[in-house]
Amino acid sequence: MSEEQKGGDDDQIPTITIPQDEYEWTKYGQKLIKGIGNKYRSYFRCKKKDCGAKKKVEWAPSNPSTVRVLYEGNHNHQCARIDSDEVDEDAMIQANQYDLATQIFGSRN
DNA sequence: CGTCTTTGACCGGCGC
DNA sequence: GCGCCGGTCAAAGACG
Repeated sequence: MSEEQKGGDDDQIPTITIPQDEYEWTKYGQKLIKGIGNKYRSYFRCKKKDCGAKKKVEWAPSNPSTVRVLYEGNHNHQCARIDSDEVDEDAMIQANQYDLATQIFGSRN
């Protein structure tokens, strides 16, 4: 029931909804990995130049709602807080662990 | 105009 | 030795 997921004739994978975090990411690749049950894996990299942090997102073609986010490396700068306030930095600052996100996020459409 | 995103192709490493 | 997979880069197109 999403604007993209129009129950029509295409069963392709539209722009999957990815849970945003406090950092900025740039998608630099997407591949279908069958080594893990035929899943889609997206590769994100920190926008910052001195930031060697990387992010990998994988989801099942049939379960675009179940997105597995893998954070790799650590940021060299402070969080790029995309929102305004909120967000417990104490618990979010740790960008070095894999997180299992299961929420829909209407990103850019 | 600038910026960002997407896709394809290429390469390296590893396994058998 | 060869094949396969994963991972990254580049370019083009589209949009604000």
